[in-house]
Amino acid sequence: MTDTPPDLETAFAATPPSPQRVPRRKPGRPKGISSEQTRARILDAAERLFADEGYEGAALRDVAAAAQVQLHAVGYHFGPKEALFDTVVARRSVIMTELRLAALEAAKQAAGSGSIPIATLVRDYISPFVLSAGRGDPGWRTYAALMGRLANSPLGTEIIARHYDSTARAYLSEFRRSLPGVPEADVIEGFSAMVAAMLGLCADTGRPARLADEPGEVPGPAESLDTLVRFQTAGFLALQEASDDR
Amino acid sequence: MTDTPPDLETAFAATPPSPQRVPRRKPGRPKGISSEQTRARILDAAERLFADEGYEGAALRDVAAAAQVQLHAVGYHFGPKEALFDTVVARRSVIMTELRLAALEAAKQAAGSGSIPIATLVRDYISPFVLSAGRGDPGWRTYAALMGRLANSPLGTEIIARHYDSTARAYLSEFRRSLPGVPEADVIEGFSAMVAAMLGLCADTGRPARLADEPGEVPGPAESLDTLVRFQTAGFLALQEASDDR
DNA sequence: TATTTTATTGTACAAATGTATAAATTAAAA
DNA sequence: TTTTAATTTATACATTTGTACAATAAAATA
Repeated sequence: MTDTPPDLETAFAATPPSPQRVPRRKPGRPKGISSEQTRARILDAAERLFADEGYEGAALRDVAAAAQVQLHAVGYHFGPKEALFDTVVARRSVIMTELRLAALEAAKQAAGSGSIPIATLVRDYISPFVLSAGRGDPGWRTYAALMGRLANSPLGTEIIARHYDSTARAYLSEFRRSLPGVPEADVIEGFSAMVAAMLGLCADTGRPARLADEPGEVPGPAESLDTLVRFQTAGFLALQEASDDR
Repeated sequence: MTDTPPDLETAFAATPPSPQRVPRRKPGRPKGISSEQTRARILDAAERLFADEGYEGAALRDVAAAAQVQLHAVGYHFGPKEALFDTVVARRSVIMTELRLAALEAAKQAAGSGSIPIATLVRDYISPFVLSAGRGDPGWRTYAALMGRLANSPLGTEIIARHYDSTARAYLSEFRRSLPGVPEADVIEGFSAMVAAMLGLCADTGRPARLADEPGEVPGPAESLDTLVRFQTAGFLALQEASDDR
């Protein structure tokens, strides 16, 4: 037993996190560079390393090196590691939240006194994330991978709660209005399934390609959006039908 | 910006991983205890800590302490940390695989020359995992949390591939037979969504309860199985309908 | 019974890590 | 212009961590 398969070693032999040399500079406040640029570079590097190595696995030294910054600059700008992590998540969560709430507001307007179609709710919640991760921007791709990684971890759940639960509740409230008679627990279960599928799609682990007979045919997240919306919408509607039959 | 919410601290102040005292014993091979018991205790403890703290976050010392074993016993029985991790995953994956393949074989027999109903495929793949995690056994509950955590991480994806992709391919093949005309990429996307929802449900992060108006009403994984099957089945069928309309 | 193997305990260590301190230099404010 | 605040370099340190080595005693084998 415990026979170690041949590719175990490669699985664990992760990226040697690029010990890039920090260019030698004079100490003291630099001439041109604004601190915002430095902060952004650090956040970008932290985002990447947290996504690749996890919270515990990412070393602040590697973050600093990847950001072309001295170690202490990280602590100076963001405080302890925990705060850096929280800031990384927060930076893009505010954008995501804004997009989602704006879409929800528009859908409410369009629906007037009626309820919003399920397909609209699904699409409005999912598409900001999927399109951000699916279009070229490597920052958003990394962020999506990080969020997927956070999804089922204890620490990640706390952070997600802090930054995303408010919006989730706003959507859930409309889902319930659009699914009259369906028990709250079922709506939440559907919502959770939808979020899990969204994160899994955008985490971009390469598993779909590995499972496919023709890996070249597997599209990226953005191209899969319509399929995802269709799938999840049908799931919600099936809950409605099941409750009608009772 | 970066205002630190009041509950950030509690989020990161994880469990001080129980530095239980290892009882003083004589060195040398112990009298009654079989090495299998020791191995099982170590695996149980590792399972718990990997699930709670992640691969990087779990320290072998804490594993040893939780297993009531000296540090070196861990390395002696399982080799380096990577191998321990792999063994933890492997131990229950063989059971899960057996259950799933047996169910698939039975479904094939029942279907004869026809194709297996989607609802059957969904249920047969999902239920061994959900029921194992949902029934009381704390070992399986922990394992489910660990697998959820692995799902979207680079390392986790490699390990899952090694232990679960073969079974996944067997099911995917039947899904495709039961969904004629649906592009392979769509079937895989649906399968991925189903797995993500299954893992999210069983990871048991407490998010559903936190999102609910009446947290007491949110059932456990086992009670949610039927809802999950209904939701995912409808999703697959919607892919079929969409391809028929074209 | 004599010898080898197995399964422990106990100690040690080099590498890595988060955090803190000191010094230097520029920008901004008074 | 003088003073204060901001941002960086450079170094240090106590912990933690994975792994290795040495010793011991029970079990298995010859």
